[in-house]
Amino acid sequence: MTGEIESRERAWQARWKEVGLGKARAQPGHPKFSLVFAYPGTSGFMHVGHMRGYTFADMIARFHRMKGEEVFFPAGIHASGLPAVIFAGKVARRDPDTIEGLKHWGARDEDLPGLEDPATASRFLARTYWKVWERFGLILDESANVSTIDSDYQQFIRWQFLRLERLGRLVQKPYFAAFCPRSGPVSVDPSETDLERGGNAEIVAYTALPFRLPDGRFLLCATLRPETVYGATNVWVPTEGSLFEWSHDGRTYLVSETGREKLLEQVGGERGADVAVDALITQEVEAPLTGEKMRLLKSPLVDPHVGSGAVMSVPAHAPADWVAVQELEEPTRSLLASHAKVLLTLPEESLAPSERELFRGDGPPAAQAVRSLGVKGLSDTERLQEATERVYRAEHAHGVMTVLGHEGESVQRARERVAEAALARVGAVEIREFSEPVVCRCGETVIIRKVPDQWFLAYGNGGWKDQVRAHLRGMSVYPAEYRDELPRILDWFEDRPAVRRGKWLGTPFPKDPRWIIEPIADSTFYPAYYVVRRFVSAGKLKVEELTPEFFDYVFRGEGDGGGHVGSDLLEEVRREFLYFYPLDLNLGGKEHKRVHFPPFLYNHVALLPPELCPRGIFVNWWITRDQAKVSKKDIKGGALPTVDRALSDLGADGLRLYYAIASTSSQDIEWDLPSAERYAERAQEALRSVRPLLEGLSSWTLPSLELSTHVDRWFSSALAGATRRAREAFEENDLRSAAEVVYVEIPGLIRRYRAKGGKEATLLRGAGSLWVRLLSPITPHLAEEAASSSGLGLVATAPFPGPDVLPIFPEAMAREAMVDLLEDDVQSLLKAWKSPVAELRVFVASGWKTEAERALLDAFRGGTAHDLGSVMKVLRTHETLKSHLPDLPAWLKLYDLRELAVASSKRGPPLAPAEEQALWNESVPYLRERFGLATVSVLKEEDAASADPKGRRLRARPGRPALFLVEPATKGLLPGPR
RNA sequence: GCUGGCGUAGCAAAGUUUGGCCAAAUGCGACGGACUCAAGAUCCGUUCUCGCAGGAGUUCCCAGGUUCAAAUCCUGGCGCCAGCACCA
Repeated sequence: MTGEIESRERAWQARWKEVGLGKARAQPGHPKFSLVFAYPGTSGFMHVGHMRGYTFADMIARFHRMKGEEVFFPAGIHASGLPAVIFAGKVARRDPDTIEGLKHWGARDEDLPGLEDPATASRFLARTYWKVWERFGLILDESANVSTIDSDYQQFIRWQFLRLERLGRLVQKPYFAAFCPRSGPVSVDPSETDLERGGNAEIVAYTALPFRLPDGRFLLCATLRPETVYGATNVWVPTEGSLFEWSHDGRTYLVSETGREKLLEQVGGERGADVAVDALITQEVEAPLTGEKMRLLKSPLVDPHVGSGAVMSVPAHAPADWVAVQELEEPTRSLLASHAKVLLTLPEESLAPSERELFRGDGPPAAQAVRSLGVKGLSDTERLQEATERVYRAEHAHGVMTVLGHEGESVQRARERVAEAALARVGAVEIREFSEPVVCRCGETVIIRKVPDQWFLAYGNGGWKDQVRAHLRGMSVYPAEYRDELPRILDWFEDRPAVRRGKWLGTPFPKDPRWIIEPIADSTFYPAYYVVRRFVSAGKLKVEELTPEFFDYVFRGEGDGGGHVGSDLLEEVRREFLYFYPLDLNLGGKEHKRVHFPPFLYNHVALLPPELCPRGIFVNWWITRDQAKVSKKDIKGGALPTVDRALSDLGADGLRLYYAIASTSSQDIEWDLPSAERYAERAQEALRSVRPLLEGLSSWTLPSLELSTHVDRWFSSALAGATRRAREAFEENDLRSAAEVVYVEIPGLIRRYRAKGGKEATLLRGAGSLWVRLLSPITPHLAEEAASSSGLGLVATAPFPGPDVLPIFPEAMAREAMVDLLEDDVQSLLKAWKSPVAELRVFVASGWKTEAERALLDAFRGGTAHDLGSVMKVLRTHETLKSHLPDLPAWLKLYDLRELAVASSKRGPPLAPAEEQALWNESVPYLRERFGLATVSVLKEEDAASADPKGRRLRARPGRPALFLVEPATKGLLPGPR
């Protein structure tokens, strides 16, 4: 069966292509819908996880196409950056998985050497992506297909950056970058593409405080907690070796050798002589800011490779210092311990219970933590580290300073102020350091180097940011969580490096071609370029004609286009751009929330007027496996099925339905083959159910129908309602709700219609006509398949059913709801009733109850009634109810008055008893069938006394009849009317 | 660290913004039944506990609180997950 599905799907894909479904035409005046998905980087082969977002885009595109809009749905390839370089590297070393993948996609042995070239590998991968998209039924505009390493795209990027620079959106300032002394710039990230280890390292900035030696030189102590200088009791120096002179800004400092190298890279300055530690040890130093004198002491605590090679000792707040002091010999130990000065308080109420546990007993915080955790000594590194981290964190989060000059200040604030003061006034310097060792692939230790003239995109610029905020207010962002989050992301969005010097694919920076434009920066404004690319693909525009002047005119309407392109063509390109822009929707995975979408918005608002800026963003979550992100780089031996495998097992439609319905788009789906199979099966069921309904149809226009029976009227109304809800869900890009209506609710309605005896063929054909079109956006192949034997033509181009496709009969809906209610009542009776049932008697409420209920509702609506007493008072005055006064209290007990007070306004008037009786009579066959009852009788309350030995009939309310079940063996009790 | 998300019956997942018709939709699974030579599909029933009259009890991570009324609001706690840090 599966092979058959696959070949049919391919046939329909070919058909769509044949009729040019994807090719968008600019038709000024005609509504259009432009959308893109964040184009993929070329890092490896696609698997079913990636396809979720792409098929969502296609579903949305198909919906809009069926609504009659001109849909522009292009796609491209983001080849920039490192991924293709890495992939080519895998080819070069003949990585088995990579080679297997390549062979699978048709590479031959003789192609492999060529694929060692990143650009070639990237183009190869790009072709596989397009094939996969096609196999999932995406209808893309191929004429806009572009890769970011194509020369025309690079012309576009050059223009974009020149333009941004002229608009003042690029700024130059110093930057600290990871740098391998042998291999050059590297990127520090967990994928460790450049690295041997240390991918999770972050750059932390130490403040190195100068402690003055008697001879005027300074000992540099690097710290992350400069505010604790007020509690320093001594300075630790290495147990052996030397310190080294480093001169900068007129001062001479002593630091470790590696510390000096860092400072030379990051700050500048000059080397000087070296000094043995032993030659210094007898001297006292003067602490910065406080002026306190203190001793130098040797300690194994000092790692010359970290920081500056000396550290200040703050025993009150640093567990390691506290322990180190305890291990000193007397009398130094007691002396220093007694000087350990507590600098801050930790307000009890702000601490978490676990923190309160940590800080108890006597002594300064560090001593408390050391005791609580049972730190044995300096060699007990594990516990010591935990103590350090927890003290550090608690004090940072909750600490309030008590030191003179900083009283009442938060530790966070004090830290900033002290650091600033130290840098400005006493010659402190900043040292940047990785939080863990970072080692390059080449084996060299990666360092941090200052880049003095790095180019940034000035995303932190307040004015630019405000422009983005202002535009964002008018945009549609899905899901709502992201809409709310985006402004907060903008709050902290900062300037972003725009170029880099490294070995990766991308466009040279036009201001200085030694730099290559950073991959995220070259993928922000690209949806605009798709329009131009169509002309390049068609051979109408040449690469060299794509000058800055040309783009200025096409995108911004500025200047005359530079004269290289004929004015007719120039105008045509401009017209197409103005037709297809603004972009209506940009779709991307959740990983783009903070990386791609904000720059995408920034660059648009910088380059285009507001009316041409994007209108929508859609974020989708992932297909995951074992709670780990599954992405191209993670795929290892069948973590997820390959695309081919999944397609042949489930079919494209099966997968598409699974993507849409298994979870909301804003939630990850953990890949689960059995449930994917079930949805695939459900898709096939839909095909089997809808196909017979379409026989003989040759037009999408529904015939006008004479619907006289309730069941027909109800079915018509219910279908119309479902259609409306499906359409609204698609409108809101709520694919899961749409899928639920289309694949669960509608087949349920059809089944129920038949169970109720519905058989109006024209109406059923109408249902089929609606349903097959509703099926098309999510499962397009099977929709075509279903319609193929009718005379309807392609479903993909059929009009999407509007809100008024079928007549709605409110009273039929209301009646159906009443029957539902009765059905529920009967069911709950039968549930509690264990013996066999011969007959169900339905007692319709007397006419006076109808009157009474009307009066009751009026009273509540009018506010004259609110409790039992007032209700009685009101009802007593009614002429018609006079004769039933004694019955009123029992009747009122049937109602929940409190609820009526809330809901009275929503309730319609009750049905007249005769009408109600007719309705129940009509439902008799259904109820008999439904509950397997031999007899169902409908009786009026007032003349059923003899048929109601237990007095159940008194429970009857308008619209809610009383019920009585009769046992078969009950003899003598049945002199009833029937 | 910064920024988000999540915790609902066997599983998945609505409901939470706007408290009440919520024992809590829907789907799946499971069990029982009808149909069938049989399977699938379909249909019916059950799926927190109790109940031979339409009901009662105990539930929506935990503990408090607000309220006539809490899955929903507030406070605190526990647990899980994700994104980001020049990575596309």
